[in-house]
Amino acid sequence: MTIDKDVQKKIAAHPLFEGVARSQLNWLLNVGQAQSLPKQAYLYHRGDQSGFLYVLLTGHIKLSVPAERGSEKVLEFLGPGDVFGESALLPGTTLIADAQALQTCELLVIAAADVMTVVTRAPFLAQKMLANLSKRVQALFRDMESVSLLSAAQRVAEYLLRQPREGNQAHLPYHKRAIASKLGLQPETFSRSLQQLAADGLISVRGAKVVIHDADKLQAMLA
Amino acid sequence: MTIDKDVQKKIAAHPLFEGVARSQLNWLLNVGQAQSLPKQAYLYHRGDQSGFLYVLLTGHIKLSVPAERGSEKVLEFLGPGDVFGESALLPGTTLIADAQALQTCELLVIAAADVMTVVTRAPFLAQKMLANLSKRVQALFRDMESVSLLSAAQRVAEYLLRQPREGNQAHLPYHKRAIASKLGLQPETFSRSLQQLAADGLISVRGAKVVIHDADKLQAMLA
DNA sequence: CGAAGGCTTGAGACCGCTCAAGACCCGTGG
DNA sequence: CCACGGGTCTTGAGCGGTCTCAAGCCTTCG
Repeated sequence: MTIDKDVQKKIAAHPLFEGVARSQLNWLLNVGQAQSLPKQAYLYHRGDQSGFLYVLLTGHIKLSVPAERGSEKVLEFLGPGDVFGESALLPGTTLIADAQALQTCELLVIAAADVMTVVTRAPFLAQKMLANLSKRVQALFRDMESVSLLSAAQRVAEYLLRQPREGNQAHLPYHKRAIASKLGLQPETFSRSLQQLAADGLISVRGAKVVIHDADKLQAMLA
Repeated sequence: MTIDKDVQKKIAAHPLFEGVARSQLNWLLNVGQAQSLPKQAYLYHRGDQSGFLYVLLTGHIKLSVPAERGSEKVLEFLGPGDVFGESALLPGTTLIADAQALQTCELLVIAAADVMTVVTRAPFLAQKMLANLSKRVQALFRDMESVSLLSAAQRVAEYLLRQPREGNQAHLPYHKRAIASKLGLQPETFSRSLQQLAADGLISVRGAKVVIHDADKLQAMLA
């Protein structure tokens, strides 16, 4: 199994592999496979046995678990550079979540059996993986903390403050329903919290555009 | 900085390093340091800059964040073999939780600057670290799922089913207050949930001893 | 025996959830 | 260009599970 020439180039040019020796990179391209995933498609489902470790090169992916009545709980949004499918590293376990592409995605796929080899032959990638998994643990810690300690409005405020802003305007990157779920809220509660913050003069909402009028007060809400 | 002879032996004999070549092990013992942590002591605090990665050899550690009124939110209980202090791998970040020893603990300490070297020289450990971090991500996923989707009694039932049993008796390994916090509950609610399960005839509680009368019905509660 | 800490029990309040309906947004096709 | 339709989001009303506050109990340890 080899990878298309142009896809190889795309991978080699990827920021994730900046400063990596060409020899290591070439070797990695032989071991790994590239995979493209169209918008809305599922990469895997909860309960599958994967056997593969994934590195997300482009696009965004949503990890979630099904809940009652066709609903779902969003566990994590993944972006470029994130490493996932970690069950592959744990013998005897199955995947714990669904992985769905939010946009068209490019992935690097590594067979579980090759992971040990990758660690020895491409330690740079091993270290990136360690750093990335650490980042994810930290993010999950933050989430647990928010869900347990903050009110609905506080969680929304915290989320808004974490979004990238152009000027004082932020853009909600996913459906409100999905963001609400990630924050551990019902869509109705998320909506009401946004209205609340708007009524207090801290923000203005129009669709997915949110204008942050007073970031300091938003921040102060979290105390 | 070297390590006591007997501590070296203890580390070498540790299950975590089973099947590791003596040369790698010796090298590791030069890079890493052993640290002992008495019961109740804090290894670090939220906000500290650590610069160290820790491998827990013996004992249990509690990761938590302070909450209002001298209370705290327990994020994770760690046991032997767990790797933590992961902020060390992420430049520019500080530790996100407090780490407190629940019993006397033995740790292997690795300076962040040496991690890359460890990955190249002791890939076995790098792989264990990857696997362990993956396990932690999975555990956090499960926790998020429970907190978001399950009622208080369901969370307690799930927790009880996960505890090791001798016969049909389980033992709550930490203070009920701490377990409650880990489950995202107030101590009062945890207590009431246990009473509820007892009233339904599924368990009996006496102090930290819990007898599971009907594991199947407990399991069925989670649907 | 007394004190301290952890746990339990009770009563009441509140936040977020549920259910239901209506409004908005946007792509599609006439 | 406009009307339509599906999906998404908002708004309203009422309910209920969990939290809060407060007191009492039990165990442990000095």
